Amino acid sequence: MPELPEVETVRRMLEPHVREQTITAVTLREFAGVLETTLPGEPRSWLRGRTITAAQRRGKYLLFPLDDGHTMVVHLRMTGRLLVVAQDAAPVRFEHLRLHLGSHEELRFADQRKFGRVSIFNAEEIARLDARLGPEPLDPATSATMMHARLARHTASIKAMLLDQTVIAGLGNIYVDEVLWATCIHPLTPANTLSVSLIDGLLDAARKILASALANQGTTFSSFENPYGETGNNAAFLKVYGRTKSGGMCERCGTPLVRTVVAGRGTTFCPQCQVMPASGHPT
DNA sequence: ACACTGCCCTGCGAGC
DNA sequence: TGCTCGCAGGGCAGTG
Repeated sequence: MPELPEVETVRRMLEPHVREQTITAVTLREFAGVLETTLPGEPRSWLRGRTITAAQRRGKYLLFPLDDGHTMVVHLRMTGRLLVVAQDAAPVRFEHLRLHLGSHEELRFADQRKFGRVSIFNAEEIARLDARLGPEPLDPATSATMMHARLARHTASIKAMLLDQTVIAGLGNIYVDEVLWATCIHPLTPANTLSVSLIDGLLDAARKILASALANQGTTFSSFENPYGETGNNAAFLKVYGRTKSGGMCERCGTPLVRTVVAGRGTTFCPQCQVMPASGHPT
């Protein structure tokens, strides 16, 4: 499941291959519906002949601004992959889209589960997306005070709120569980009962966990691959996610980890050290 | 406005 | 051994 560290890993590796490259041809393969736009006409026509000017990231979205003011937006969802390969390399499995570049390399989008999308947005749609998404956890301007204010009107669980991309952008199921374990916060804690200092600790833990995962080039749990088809190295460092199957124990207290469902997602936590804050009242 | 559920999709592992 | 079934989850539509 590509989350912020995985998407940023893809962006960094892709950037030197796509920046200032002209898309000379566009080929749709297994699932043509992968490429979509609200712009009129054939979606491919908005890419053909355009030059990619940069590779950016916002939350879990990859943004490739084009020289005509539009932006190619890629979301990998669960199993999407963006690959850089030599021209005319053998097709990869579940390959849906090929962009032929002036460099004679190809940018390919593959996705086993067809959840991922490649969209062409105009400037207004990009502005709307940016406005809808919450702040970036790694942006120094994102503060505990700001997050406290955002969470103040939400009675839903802190886990649901951290997964909500309009609250904070870039966290997914793996890193939310890791952050909550690191800060000893129970995933079902109502978001509006967390004090500023607890949220400060939460933000701090999120930054450390995301930065460390990024240094390890992301977590490969099932299918994540970088643009060169390599897996990430961060899975070995996870403290809770995916660790119940092997009878995982909490590294802090030795208690067996518990698996439940919170916010409709598989959730792993330590029942001993992840507790609701004692204060228990909205602040 | 907010909270919550179900849907999309398919490889894989559990269970019989 | 071979089959079926249910799980995995990001984002969004629909409901209350």
